[in-house]
Amino acid sequence: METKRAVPLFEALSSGIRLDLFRLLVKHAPDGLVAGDIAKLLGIPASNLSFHLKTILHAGLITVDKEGKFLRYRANISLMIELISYLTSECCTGNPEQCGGRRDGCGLPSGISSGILPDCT
Amino acid sequence: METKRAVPLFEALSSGIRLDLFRLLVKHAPDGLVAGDIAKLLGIPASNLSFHLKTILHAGLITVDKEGKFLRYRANISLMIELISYLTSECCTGNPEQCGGRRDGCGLPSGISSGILPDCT
DNA sequence: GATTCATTTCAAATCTTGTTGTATTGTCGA
DNA sequence: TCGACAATACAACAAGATTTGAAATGAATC
Repeated sequence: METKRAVPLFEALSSGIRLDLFRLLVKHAPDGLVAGDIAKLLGIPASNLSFHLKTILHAGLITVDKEGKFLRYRANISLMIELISYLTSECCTGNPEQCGGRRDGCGLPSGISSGILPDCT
Repeated sequence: METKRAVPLFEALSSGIRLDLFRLLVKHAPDGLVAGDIAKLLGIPASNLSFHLKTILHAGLITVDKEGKFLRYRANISLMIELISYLTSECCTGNPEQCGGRRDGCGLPSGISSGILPDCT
């Protein structure tokens, strides 16, 4: 992933409401949730939710499918995994010895065995 | 890591300049860089850099040390690793089967062997 | 086709962020 | 102490984000 691509993802996650929203959709994967249910669960007005849904959707972190008069939203977990990979490589590339002094894959997460990241072994 | 703690980190990373800044400091770990050098490398005015340094410093993603009349900044790699762990667990907790259909640690990153995440094996 | 319901769109108000130039603070060397 | 330099602080402005309620859109039910 390119840095230019990562910035809008961080923007999308840089609001408490949107982070809760994404986590909620991860929790409800793979079925997802319709907008009305999300609004109820987050306790915010529908129009405000719509604003945040549009923001995070535009970033690509969620997907939407029409179901009659409902709109069903789902977390784009693959993209999140790409983002995590980006962060991981940006943390270690060129500086394996600086990965927290760990030799077990930048210590990410605990229990990771050696050989996880090419630059970190 | 708590969600409340993660939000300011995403805020800190949600600007192209600050993401470049953090990556620059990772690249120059563990020596870090002084403010003037960062400003030159990023090609932005000192006062603007100071604004972004304050933002990302307040989030905790970098540290600062006084060296005479210089201020030396370093990336807080441990915190980044915590953030990555948070993202990883938030992506998978309770829904191992949704981790991109992978059984090799949410496919993060390529080469990860099984047993990485408790919820993903 | 009229009504109901889910959702978005819109406009307005407010708040926050980002940028720039200038001024200030603090440190070093002569 | 003085001048030069590193860096931040401040003020002002521009630009963008967030929130809300009301109105509009579109689909299901009767």
